[in-house]
Amino acid sequence: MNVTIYDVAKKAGVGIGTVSRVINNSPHLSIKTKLKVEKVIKELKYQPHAMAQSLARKKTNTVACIVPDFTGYFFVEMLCGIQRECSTLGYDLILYSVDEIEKKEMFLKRTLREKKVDGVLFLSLDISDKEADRFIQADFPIVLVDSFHPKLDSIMVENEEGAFLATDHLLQLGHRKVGVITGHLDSVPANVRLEGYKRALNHCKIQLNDQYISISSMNGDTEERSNHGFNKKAGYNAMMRLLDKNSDPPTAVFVSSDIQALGAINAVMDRGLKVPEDIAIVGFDDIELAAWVGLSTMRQPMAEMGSLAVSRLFEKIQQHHLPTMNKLFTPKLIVRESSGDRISN
Amino acid sequence: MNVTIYDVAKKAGVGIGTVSRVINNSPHLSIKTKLKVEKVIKELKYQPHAMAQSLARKKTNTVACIVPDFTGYFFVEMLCGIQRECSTLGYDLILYSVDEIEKKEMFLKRTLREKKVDGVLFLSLDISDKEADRFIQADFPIVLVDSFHPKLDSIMVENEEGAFLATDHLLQLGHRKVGVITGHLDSVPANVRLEGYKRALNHCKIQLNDQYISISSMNGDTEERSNHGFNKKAGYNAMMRLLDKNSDPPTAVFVSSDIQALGAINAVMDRGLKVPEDIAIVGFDDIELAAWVGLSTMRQPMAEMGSLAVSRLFEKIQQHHLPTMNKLFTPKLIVRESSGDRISN
DNA sequence: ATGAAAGCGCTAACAA
DNA sequence: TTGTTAGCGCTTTCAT
Repeated sequence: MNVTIYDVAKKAGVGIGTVSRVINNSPHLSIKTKLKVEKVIKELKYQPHAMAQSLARKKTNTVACIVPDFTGYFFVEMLCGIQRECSTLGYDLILYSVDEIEKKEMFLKRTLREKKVDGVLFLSLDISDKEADRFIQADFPIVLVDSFHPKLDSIMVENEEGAFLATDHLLQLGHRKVGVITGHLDSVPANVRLEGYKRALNHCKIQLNDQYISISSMNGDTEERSNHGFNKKAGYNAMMRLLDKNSDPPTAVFVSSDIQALGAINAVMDRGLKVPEDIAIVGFDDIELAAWVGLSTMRQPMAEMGSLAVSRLFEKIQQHHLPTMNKLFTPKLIVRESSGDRISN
Repeated sequence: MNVTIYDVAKKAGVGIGTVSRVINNSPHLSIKTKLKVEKVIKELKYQPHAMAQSLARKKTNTVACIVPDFTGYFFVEMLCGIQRECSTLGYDLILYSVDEIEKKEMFLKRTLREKKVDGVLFLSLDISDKEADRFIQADFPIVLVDSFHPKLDSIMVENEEGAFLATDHLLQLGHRKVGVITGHLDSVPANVRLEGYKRALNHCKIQLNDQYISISSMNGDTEERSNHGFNKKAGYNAMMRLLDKNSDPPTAVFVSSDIQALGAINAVMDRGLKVPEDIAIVGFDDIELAAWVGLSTMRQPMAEMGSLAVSRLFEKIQQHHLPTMNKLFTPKLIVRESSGDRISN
């Protein structure tokens, strides 16, 4: 079969322990044998068997990243940061995509017990107390990104403040009829961004109008329900509802994710209206597409969040029992065409 | 520590062999013991240790996917198909991103010998004869996507024909001064697409003009050189050269990837010109962004190619020594605004 | 049908 | 400094 540590040991005339020490850069080695063994390793093109190493070391050098439906550009950009950091830290990255919510728990359970990875990154997925406790009890490294649990490490943006700033931007432009589109309220960010919207209106002493609040439907098809309603189709339909069910529709809408905003823009155009003249729009995330379509939005440093998540996970793998950390990034308003620079009516 | 097969065996009052048989659905088992063991497994929340299984079975249930710089939307869409198919086949997906070309060989070598995965997907990366031979000799499953090697399985689109059709589309619109932008010529697709362009001109009896051929510079910075010049910056600069170095610049350009086309469009705009009025553009790939910016392009069924690659890899893992397969998809012309529906000058 | 035992290829503790 | 050996947790003969 394949060349093993025994082959190397035999050919080099040493014990397998010595070969192992060479592989692992053990300090206590005579330079002479070290060189000798290294030579044989080269000759035989020996490479340690990863699985055998993992089993013996109880360490896999691999981390898992669980994402909901990784079609989303939001995740792609985050994955860039994650991938890069994994690479520099010498970790392999296993990607799990959870299309059906039911699978989420299954993934978590497997990850936890199967011992295939040293740690888990959990993107934009809510974790129940029960699940969180399992990780804590097992002392298994996990860090949440764009999600939160009091007992676990997490990295996110200030969603409430971001939503506030986005809405406020619209208000500052003179809009008084400002609507909001957000994802399913069982998603923390969707919820919190809605709160930010409300606070902004409040701050300007504008009466809240329920008709101007459009939440992604949970009754749509699989596509529309995917990703807590943070998808194009949900955005489209949410905007349609805003437009059709109001005799006096909003002149501006804060959409709580860029991807929904793209759908919303399509809806506006399909109704023969214009962005920003008829409806001004501000999104959230600043995915790459946003720049292309001129979407004003709140920028999240996605790649940075991703790489921070990995390095934090790395720390936790190295030394367990760190105090739980909750890192918050502040989103930044990026003004483009979609919000308009003045109010038109 | 964790609950092992021994714990289950002891509690169930059977041998570990029996537990193993239960786990693996062995046929020769009395229904009675099977039930008994399964009950204990549930009680103890036992889950087989993935690494130990891999080691014993000589099978990891994991495949690797090596991509060049996975920032690209092209890869993202392909990865969607790959991820989905892996999921249905029960495989885990390890993602390697090769930012520096030198790393490519290292990855291949490691993958091959480390035995961490059962097979490899190789996206848009050329493989040398030497490397290919290694895989063949080791009888290690590999399939290339958007790349080709005579001795290995591969999945790609008809690049030459696609480029021909794209260029021909421009020609049909009446353009006579048609340029081309392509990636580094050491990349097979870049090369072949250039050939398609030439054939189209030939077919219309149009004299080839070297000034109208703009190949991504290999002297740029890291970003511009990344991904064989199939990136935005390279496209931008290539278009700039076309515009600035010709006293009589082309009125239409076939850009051999959408991502370059986006850069090219930016360049056109930065020169105060318009697409398609001044310069008509057709891209290649049909990444999601293309629809948003109204880019005419040749559609590659990326997700489909990805999922086919995985299922083929799966076949090869199951039964080795299959005859090498080379699947070709035909790209399809998608007409949007960027090509213009008539010539303006 | 089932238990015992020999690996799978490596690491790490223990001797020497 | 180095060799030996006992695991790591499982699969898979080989008996029974």
